[in-house]
Amino acid sequence: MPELPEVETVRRSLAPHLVGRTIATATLNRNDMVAGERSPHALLQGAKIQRLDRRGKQLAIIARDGRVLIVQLGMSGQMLITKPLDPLPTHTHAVWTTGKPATAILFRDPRRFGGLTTLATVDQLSQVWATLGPDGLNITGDDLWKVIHTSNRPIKAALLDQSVVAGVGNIYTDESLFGAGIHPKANCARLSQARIKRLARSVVRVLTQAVEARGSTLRDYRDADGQAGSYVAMHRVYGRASLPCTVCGLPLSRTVVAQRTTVFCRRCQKL
DNA sequence: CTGGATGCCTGGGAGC
DNA sequence: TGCTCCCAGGCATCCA
Repeated sequence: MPELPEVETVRRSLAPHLVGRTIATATLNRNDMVAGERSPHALLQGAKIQRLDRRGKQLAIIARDGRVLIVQLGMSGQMLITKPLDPLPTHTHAVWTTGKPATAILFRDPRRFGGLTTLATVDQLSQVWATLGPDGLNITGDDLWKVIHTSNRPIKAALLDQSVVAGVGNIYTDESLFGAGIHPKANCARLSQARIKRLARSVVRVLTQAVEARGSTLRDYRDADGQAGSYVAMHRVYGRASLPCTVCGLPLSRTVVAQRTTVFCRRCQKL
């Protein structure tokens, strides 16, 4: 579900409900959704929230005293604002409440590919995020070239690797490669530095526009206020197999790269 | 070390 | 209506 634009939209929609507020209660319905300490305290009970940060697809809720909760939405995860007495939707794994105005924040994730990680210090967050590549909104051609120009993987596999670029998933990989005119199976090491620079610019452009559109809602994705994103209407390849290419009119091709469904234009994205 | 394949989960849609 | 099969936005882990 959520790639960088969706997680950024969740961050922005969640922040007004949390920043500056104190968590009154933190309750966990499933232990196996949490890595690290699982006490209410570790889950931010009693904490005053200072800010919400994001790196790639990871969202961090950071308390004044340094406690951190990392939220990963996986494929079907949601952070939802409700009222404390509203019935809980199915697959709600954790609930936080704040007072004035009384608010409940839910973490639900039907497929359970997502999860929460508790950390005691912001320093630990830096260590976790040091394993990720540069955030997709800031990736530069030099960054990208440095880490992939010796790799023998198909370029799509490299873009999906969170240690190369943080935040790009299956939708935005295909959209970025189309924007740069690069075939998803192109071998990294055979791409010129100029084409890799062009690809980095395409990644930034696609992600920026998708954030402006509040992300792509294929089916489940909603921001914290339950609002859908509208970027699907701007997809040029993802979900458009066999429909005409928006540039040349040729029916778009479907293939599999890195075990993921891949859509591209075989005329605009030559090997 | 690298890169490829597998498995974890639920739910929706297609086809019969 | 109901069954089976296939597919889905991610990622850790295992293997060659």
